[in-house]
Amino acid sequence: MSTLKVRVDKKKLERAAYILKCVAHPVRISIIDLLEQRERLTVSEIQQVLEIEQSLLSHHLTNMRDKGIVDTQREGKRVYYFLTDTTITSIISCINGCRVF
Amino acid sequence: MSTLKVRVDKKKLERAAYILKCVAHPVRISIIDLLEQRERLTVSEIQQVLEIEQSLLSHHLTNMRDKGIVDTQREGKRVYYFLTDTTITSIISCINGCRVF
DNA sequence: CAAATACATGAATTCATGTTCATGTATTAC
DNA sequence: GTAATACATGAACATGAATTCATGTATTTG
Repeated sequence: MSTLKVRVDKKKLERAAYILKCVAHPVRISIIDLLEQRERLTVSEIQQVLEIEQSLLSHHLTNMRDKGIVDTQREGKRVYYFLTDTTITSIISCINGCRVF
Repeated sequence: MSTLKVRVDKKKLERAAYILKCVAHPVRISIIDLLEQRERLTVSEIQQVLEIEQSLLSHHLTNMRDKGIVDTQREGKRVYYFLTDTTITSIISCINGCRVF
């Protein structure tokens, strides 16, 4: 019987949980899905698709930005959001692939 | 400009968020990782590896079971836990693959 | 410079989650 | 049957997350 142990180190586990917790919300999953389709989007563009309050959306985006999932670039009065690492969209494949979801 | 919309339906989004929220915890990610290595494990076996309180572990396991991530089979006084859908381990690949994590 | 547009922030509220501790139940061993 | 082992449960507490509302800031436009 070979020894059993967690193969992900503690720091990475905590980071992973931290990021996953952020992803684990319908609005934020939707944002990731939209940014997979469009490269970058303004707050208003996302708002039009999701049909939620501007302030609520802003909170969600700030949240994702704080965690490094998205980043921003301002252009005039608009702020564009984009995925910092597009491989995070593999989570959506995961969701579409696993029966449990 | 083609129309932009969320490609995951609302029900699935909510289900996905619900499951991800459960996965998004260091202890529970660890449990998934262990069950990827071993097929099935008793509570005590998991407890020895994770070094957390029996009761806390039991709460986490019950949580995961309620969400359909794991299931159990009793054998005498031991209860074996196993993954209901091993493809959920692809989330761990995801974690190991994405820079953001 | 005043108004409008686009977005951010912060406080307040509500609700959900994580953890501990004490106790309960099932099964086996003596 | 009593004790020990293996696990579950529930209440209590602490913490954190989601949402709303009111207000603030940056940029452009007239």
